[in-house]
Amino acid sequence: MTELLLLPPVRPTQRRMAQIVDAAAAVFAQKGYHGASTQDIADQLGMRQASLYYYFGSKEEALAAVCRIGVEGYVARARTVAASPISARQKVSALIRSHLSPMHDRADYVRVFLTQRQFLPTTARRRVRAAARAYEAIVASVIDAGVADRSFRDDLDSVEIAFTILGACNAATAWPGAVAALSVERTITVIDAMMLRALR
Amino acid sequence: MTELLLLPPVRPTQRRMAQIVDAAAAVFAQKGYHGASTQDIADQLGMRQASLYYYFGSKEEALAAVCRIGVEGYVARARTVAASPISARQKVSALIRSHLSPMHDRADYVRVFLTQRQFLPTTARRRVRAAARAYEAIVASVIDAGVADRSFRDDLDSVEIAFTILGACNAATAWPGAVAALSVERTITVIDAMMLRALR
DNA sequence: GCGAAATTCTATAGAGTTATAGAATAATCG
DNA sequence: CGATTATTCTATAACTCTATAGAATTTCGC
Repeated sequence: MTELLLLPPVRPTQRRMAQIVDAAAAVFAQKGYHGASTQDIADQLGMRQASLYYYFGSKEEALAAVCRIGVEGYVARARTVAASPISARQKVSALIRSHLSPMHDRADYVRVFLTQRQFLPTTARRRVRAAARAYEAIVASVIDAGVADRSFRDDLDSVEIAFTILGACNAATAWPGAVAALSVERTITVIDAMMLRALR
Repeated sequence: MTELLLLPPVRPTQRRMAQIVDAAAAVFAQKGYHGASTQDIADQLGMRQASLYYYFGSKEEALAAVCRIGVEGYVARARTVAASPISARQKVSALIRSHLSPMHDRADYVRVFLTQRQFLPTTARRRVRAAARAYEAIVASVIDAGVADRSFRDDLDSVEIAFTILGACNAATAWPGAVAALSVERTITVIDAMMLRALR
């Protein structure tokens, strides 16, 4: 237990804020942004609807907070993988794992990001789109490198390949029971096995 | 032009109904079911919001109509493919094509079905889920047959393979510019090439 | 324990939404 | 043409939703 004392202190406000965002993520994931009311989020927390506005200036801000957490780390992890001294094949495996791992502990956040980000206010949406493009470009560049060194087939466009791999991963986030601890690992295994062979 | 006279007559009412459903599909695809108002649909048609209720008893009915068109034919086509006297490999190709072809002329309907069917009223939702299960089972059975005759690898679960293939296809329906006539054919080519190799 | 700050509450304004009722207009058919 | 039917319109009831204002309560440092 003592090692917990070494962690940076989490202030009560932050903890409560995290609970609020967590409830928003769960409700948005379940009902969609427009299908969910602030009342629904409050119900989940056992608090009054208006009290949420102590934490957020608007419902859109809550969506932005959920999406931020849902997407955070993806580009950075992809960059790290792309820059690491491993084979193209291993990079694709690492990218698939890095893409699906957050489903372990942030399934609702990821799902909301994937399906509701279109409802973000304009500037946030633009930022998110830019990040998505950068992310896709990193994956495509890994494919390109694999094509260049003859690890991968060269008869398909690398961007389309990247889209197909990421699409398969994203679709898997909606599989029934995809959250269950073992399922995520299993999903990674299946997609990895299929995509590596598809690239040959 | 004379051959048009041989087509079954489309009554004006049916034609207008089709326009209404078309507008609903476009608006639901763009804004999501809950994000779209009946006013949005009416605007698209240049008519008054209340006039829509001459065609539908409720907004949910309009969603049901869109989803019905979005999903219609899938199970039947899959059954036909599965029963046809071709190799398992060719069946997978045919299934991918049959799955993505409707994007040519019914992109909005398909997208609404894929992303908004969760908002259908209970009974319609149940029916749809049953159809989806049947559809997945058909695809999985084709995979199984291919495994049995050694066309396909046997180290992965056929249901998970089916999910991955269908997931990649469904994700492709959201690709930017996926509607453009040539893009659908191109998408089919890419996914077909990758999945057939993934199954080896 | 006490005062200040943090948090939640009650109450409600104001806007938007679905759906209904019945009138008005347009199309169709003998 | 005139009557019947089909279609759209105006007007509005009833409801839900977001967000604000300010009071009440809880928490916390001292």
